[in-house]
Amino acid sequence: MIRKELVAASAEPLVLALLAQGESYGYAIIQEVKARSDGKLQWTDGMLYPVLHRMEHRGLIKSRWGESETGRKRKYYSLKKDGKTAMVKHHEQWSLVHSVLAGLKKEQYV
Amino acid sequence: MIRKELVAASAEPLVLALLAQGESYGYAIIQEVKARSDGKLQWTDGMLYPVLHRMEHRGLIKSRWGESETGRKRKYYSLKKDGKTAMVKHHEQWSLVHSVLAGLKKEQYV
DNA sequence: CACTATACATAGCCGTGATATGTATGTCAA
DNA sequence: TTGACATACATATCACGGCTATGTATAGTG
Repeated sequence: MIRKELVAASAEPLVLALLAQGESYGYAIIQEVKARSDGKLQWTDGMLYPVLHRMEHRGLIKSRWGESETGRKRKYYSLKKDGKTAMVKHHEQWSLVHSVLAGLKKEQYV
Repeated sequence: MIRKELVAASAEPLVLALLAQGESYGYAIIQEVKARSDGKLQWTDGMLYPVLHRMEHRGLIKSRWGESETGRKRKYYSLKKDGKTAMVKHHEQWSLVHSVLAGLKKEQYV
């Protein structure tokens, strides 16, 4: 299981990056993240839906109600302009921290 | 300023990686992190000391009181065996999330 | 007809950074 | 001498966010 803090730090960047590929909905996002992480990132719906609501409230993403092929209701989310900006900033910050960590790790073998 | 969640996710991994280079103390760790991140990661003492106390309580690191060249008291921290194990696990988790994010980012340009 | 997967939502608990505050000492310039 | 600043550690309060549990509803399957 991935640490809570790491989940918190990666949730918004991952959602933004996923939605940058095209609109999606809660349940599918959970499955997609699980698949892309080889089953290591197992998000719960109780965690993701508040994340989506917050991001929509902050204007990063927008939603529309739609229906699946079977007639089931789905809430589709898609990126807004501010979301794309946020995605870039998240990536910059993530890269920075990653480089510091990677640099330290590399020095361990010198 | 780096997002709070990212700070939380990277604090323990960074402290462990730094102490893997040799023992250090609170104030120096703050300076070192700031220097290695080009001033982007500006940890506060009110954040770091509780982190160190928690890690010591959990048996990841140990401390000893020492003195600087000028006679000022310092609390030096060093890695314990469990800390090295935790460092490896942190790195694995971090790498996993990073690869998922990097994979998504790469696809944006395909 | 029961079970599982799909699909969304929220309430309460707990951990953690941010901020503010407190204590203490060494250095350096006015 | 005095004031400012850096060094050095510590903790209390607050706000935020994931985790867990719970609730509602429907489609597909054995």
